[in-house]
Amino acid sequence: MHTFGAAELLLLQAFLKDIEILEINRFTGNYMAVNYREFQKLNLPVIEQEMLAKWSENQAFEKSVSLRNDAPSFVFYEGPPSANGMPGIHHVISRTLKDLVCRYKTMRGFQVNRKAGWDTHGLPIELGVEKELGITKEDIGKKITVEEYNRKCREAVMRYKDKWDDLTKKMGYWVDLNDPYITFDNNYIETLWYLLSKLYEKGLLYESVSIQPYSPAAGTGLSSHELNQPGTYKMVKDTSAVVMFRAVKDEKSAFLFEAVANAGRQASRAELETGHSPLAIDHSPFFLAWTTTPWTLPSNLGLTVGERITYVLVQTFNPYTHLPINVVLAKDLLGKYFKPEAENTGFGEYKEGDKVLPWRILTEFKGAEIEGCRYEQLLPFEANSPEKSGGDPFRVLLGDFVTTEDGTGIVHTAPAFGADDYRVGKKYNIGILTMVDRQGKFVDGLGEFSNRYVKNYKDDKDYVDVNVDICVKLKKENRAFKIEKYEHNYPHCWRTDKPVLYYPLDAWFIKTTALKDRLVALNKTINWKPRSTGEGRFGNWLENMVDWNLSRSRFWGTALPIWKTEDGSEEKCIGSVPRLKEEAAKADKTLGTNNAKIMADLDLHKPYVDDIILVSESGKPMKRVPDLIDVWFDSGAMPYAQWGLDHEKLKAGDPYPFKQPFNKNYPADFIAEGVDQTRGWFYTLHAIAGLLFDSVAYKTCVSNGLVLDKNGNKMSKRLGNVVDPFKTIEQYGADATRWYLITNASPWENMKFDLEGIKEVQRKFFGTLYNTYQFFALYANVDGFAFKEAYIPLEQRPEIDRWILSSLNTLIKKVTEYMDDYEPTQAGRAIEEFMDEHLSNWYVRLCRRRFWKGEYEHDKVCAYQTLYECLETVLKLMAPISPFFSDALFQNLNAVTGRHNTESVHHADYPVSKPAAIDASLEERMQLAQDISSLVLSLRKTARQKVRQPLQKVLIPVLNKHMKDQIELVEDLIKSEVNVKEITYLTEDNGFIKKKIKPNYTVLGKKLGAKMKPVAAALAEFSQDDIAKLEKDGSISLNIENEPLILQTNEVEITSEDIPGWMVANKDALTVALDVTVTPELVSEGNARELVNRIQKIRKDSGFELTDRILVKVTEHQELSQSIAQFNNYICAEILADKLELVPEIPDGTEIEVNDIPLKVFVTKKA
RNA sequence: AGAUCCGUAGCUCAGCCUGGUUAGAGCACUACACUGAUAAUGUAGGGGUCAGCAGUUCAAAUCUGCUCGGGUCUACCA
Repeated sequence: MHTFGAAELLLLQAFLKDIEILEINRFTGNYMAVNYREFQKLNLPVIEQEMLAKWSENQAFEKSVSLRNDAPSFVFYEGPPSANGMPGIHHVISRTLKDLVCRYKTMRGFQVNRKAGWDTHGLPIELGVEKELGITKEDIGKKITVEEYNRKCREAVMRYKDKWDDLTKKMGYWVDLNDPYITFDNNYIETLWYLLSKLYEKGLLYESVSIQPYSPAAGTGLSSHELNQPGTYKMVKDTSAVVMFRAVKDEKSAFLFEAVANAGRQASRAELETGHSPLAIDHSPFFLAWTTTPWTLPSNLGLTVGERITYVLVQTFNPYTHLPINVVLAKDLLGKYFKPEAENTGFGEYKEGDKVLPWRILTEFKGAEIEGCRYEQLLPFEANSPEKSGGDPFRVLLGDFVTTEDGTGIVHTAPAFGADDYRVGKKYNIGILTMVDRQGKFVDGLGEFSNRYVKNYKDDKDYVDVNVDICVKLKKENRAFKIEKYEHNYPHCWRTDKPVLYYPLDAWFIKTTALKDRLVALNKTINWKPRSTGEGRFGNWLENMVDWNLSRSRFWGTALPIWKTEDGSEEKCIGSVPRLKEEAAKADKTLGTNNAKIMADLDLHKPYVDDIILVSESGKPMKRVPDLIDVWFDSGAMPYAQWGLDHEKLKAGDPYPFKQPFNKNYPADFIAEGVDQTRGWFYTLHAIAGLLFDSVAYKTCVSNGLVLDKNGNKMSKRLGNVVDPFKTIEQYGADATRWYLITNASPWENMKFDLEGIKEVQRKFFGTLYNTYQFFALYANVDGFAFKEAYIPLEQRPEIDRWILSSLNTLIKKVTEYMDDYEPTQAGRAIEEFMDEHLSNWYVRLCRRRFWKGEYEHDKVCAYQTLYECLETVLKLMAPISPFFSDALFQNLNAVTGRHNTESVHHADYPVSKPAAIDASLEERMQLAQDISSLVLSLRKTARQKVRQPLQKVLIPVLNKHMKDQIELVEDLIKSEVNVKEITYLTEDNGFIKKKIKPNYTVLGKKLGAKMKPVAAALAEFSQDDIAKLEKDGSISLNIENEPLILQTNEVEITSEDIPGWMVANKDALTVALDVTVTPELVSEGNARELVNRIQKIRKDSGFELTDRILVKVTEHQELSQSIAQFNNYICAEILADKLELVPEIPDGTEIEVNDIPLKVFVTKKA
């Protein structure tokens, strides 16, 4: 079947509409139309379909780039989405933002390359495949080979690519989908390897341990994503223990021992006699620490306290051994262990079996004061001797994670089994002890606990909880203060249902902290929108940066290119495919491996890369470390990897060995994504660029907020409040959707998405634009206006034309500034305001007659040229935000006039504001005219005088000459707009006006300060004479609180308030009074106008053409005959009548009413 | 737990940086008008303890602090 091209369509439409096509546009090669296309009704989706067809036929996007081949480039990076999920409406906002900036910069004369990209690795893809196949991670390598599994992943990755492409197209997002970068591509991965090898060479890539959730039953680490599965956190009852760590006496702890000794000296006789003295048996202070995992106690190496937390040393008894003891804990937590009424009592009487423990505070101090105190190891065995820890353990440390919500305010710290513990332990170098193996049981050399499982991982019926046994031992040894069952929420492995351990696992890190200061400094050069994201969220993140843990134990992702010998003594980091080939061949030669087979059809994924064996310098075989890397490295490396590695440059030692056009495309001028990417893509881009190239990756970063539903809830499938972007665009059009998303709120604010809002935009903005265009097209087609006449200089145009063009140029200036500042919301709102307030509701409304009255001569041409220029300019201004409708109308205009040498508005240059066209004074007086008109209309309303009834005069008090001059210049406009015969100006000297005075607070406030109030009161008392005197002399003297004070005129504001005896209205300093007296003369004229209106209606109802001449007969009526006779010429001119006759009787005329007078009219078209 | 953004009319948002005396606009609602742009437009009306509390100041929606509510991010989640 034949499909029509755009030009053909245009031709066809023209035929259908009986429009003749005359010539071919000398620029575009398209047929030029004689008439502007008129629409039947506004249907944005249909127009968008047409535009899409046209764009694709003319390769409009490609041309928008290639036309700027010699232009400077504006660099944009596309953040890669993952195509394994459906796109949502929130994607539309960030993509609109990206698109409009790129389109804008293109129109501003830059070349903007836009390479699309796909994020293809990562856990969501693995999980999707597992769900689809009904398998779990455990089955990989058993029920399914890694090879098959990864093939499935590769297939699944692009599952919704078609949908994404479709949305991209339909929403009008111009990005190059034909040549995207794909993160699973070998060339892409190779570049990642290169970057990793560079980090390795710089010593910024290292292996260490990290504490991760680990499932001993499944023998695997868990991601926090897995930990966030529903049902993993369960309430369980565990044996918790508050245990006692015995302080060692040294300089730091001396004050504690001293406090105990002091108490001993003051002990009562009873205490001494019962052996309950604080000095009895063991007088050492003990640190109390709480744990819900007693199995971690053999691995304890530190005690962490809060620097600013207040601690107390308390004398009391051990509830199990009943021995007198002295313990340290947080003051806030005393209530958990001691009863208030037992304080300072009963020490002498305490005996075994007493429920209530006597207690007294011996001293009080801050956590900071016990930093560095040493204590004895709680459970010393052969396996956990201090030397084995590799550090200097058993000290009191400071940590900011300590709270006084639970426990004792002193945290038992086992670096192996907690992320916080590990971090603080590392800071103080207390070493690490891992007394539990990967099966979840204690190691050898722990006495009676050796080889016992710390939880029941083997479903042993006879399992005895080792935690309980540890507690029993501690009780016996006077080292337990409180043992109880404690119910808490604890994570479980979602596969085995067994409790998770936090366990130290080997991992590879990027040493981002090494260059933290540089990264912080570079960040300060980035233009963040909004500023707070960069300074606050991102800045803080950089300040508190930790090293980047790259390792992931997964299957589908970028492999870490590091090979190690079995003993770990030698390793190699491979930075390119040629290097890998070289090394692989070497191994084949020396070790007799069969790498060649794998290399022949190389895939840099598992399992293939894992099968490659390399050879070390000393001739030992090396295997790849099994880790994959964090997918965020994939996307953060896109500035380089999107182009790939250039082997020639690499050989030549180029510091940027990437394929062209890398050099022209680094760093980015602009990126934009959701604010959730702050710690994601924004960070990884920044980190890689900073670490490897000492550069920013992007100069401007716009972060957009979330799209919520109309009630402010997050959109989720579960709630069923997800907005389908396809349906939205289909129903309301991409333009209206885009315009709504951009103008409703600043992009970085969360937006409540409401379809009603799109409807409003459609009606209000696009409807007005459409009406204005239709209005223009209607008359321009009648008059044959095609901008053939020379451009009429501004000074030869009427005031109102100069005004709208001045406003237009002011608008261009504003919009350009906003767009340059990445404030599209402000730009869009400014365009809306111009379109509505200025162009449609003032210029067009006031100028309507100019388009349909009179001959085609100077004034009419002025009107056409002016309106045309306004329309054309607005279309260009709005084109980046709503690309379809603007282009459609632009092309319709250009098809007739051929003013632009471009096929599309998107190939045109953005308008440039002409300062010479801007006349601030003119804009000011037109604002006055609008305000005055509005006030008069308001008065008419109150006086019940309709606008068609002419009135005699308006009074306007003028405060100064400037104001009078300004209003006089727009007097005619006001008079015709409000249908009033004359304007009279009242000046101060005719004493007609009542004036009002009030302080100019801004000026006076600074001068007077506290005296403001009495002065304001004094001014309120001013008489008209006082005000007059002040105005005449320029100053006046007051007596305020018995002190003289001189006021200048510039320190007060004087406005006219009232005109006694007149009907007045105010707005700011403007006051207007209306004479509402209706004389017989005025009534007569009003009648004539009313009659015109009725006959116009008849013309319209009869379906006459605009230009048809008519003949009119009207029945005689005594009250009206006078009017009709007097205004006969006027009436005929208005209604295009050749003749208006008064006749006694019309048998079959139309019945009408003119100001309540019934009449019959007979209208016929002149043959 | 920390960080950050937001809270103004029934709804969507201005105003806040740079404090100034009646806190605005659009939508919606009601009434009236206008009508050769008409699925448009004008005028009028009701509608607000500017989230709350405290402080600074002659003066606070605006500056400061705290609290409450909502969102997001981070704690190896893509």
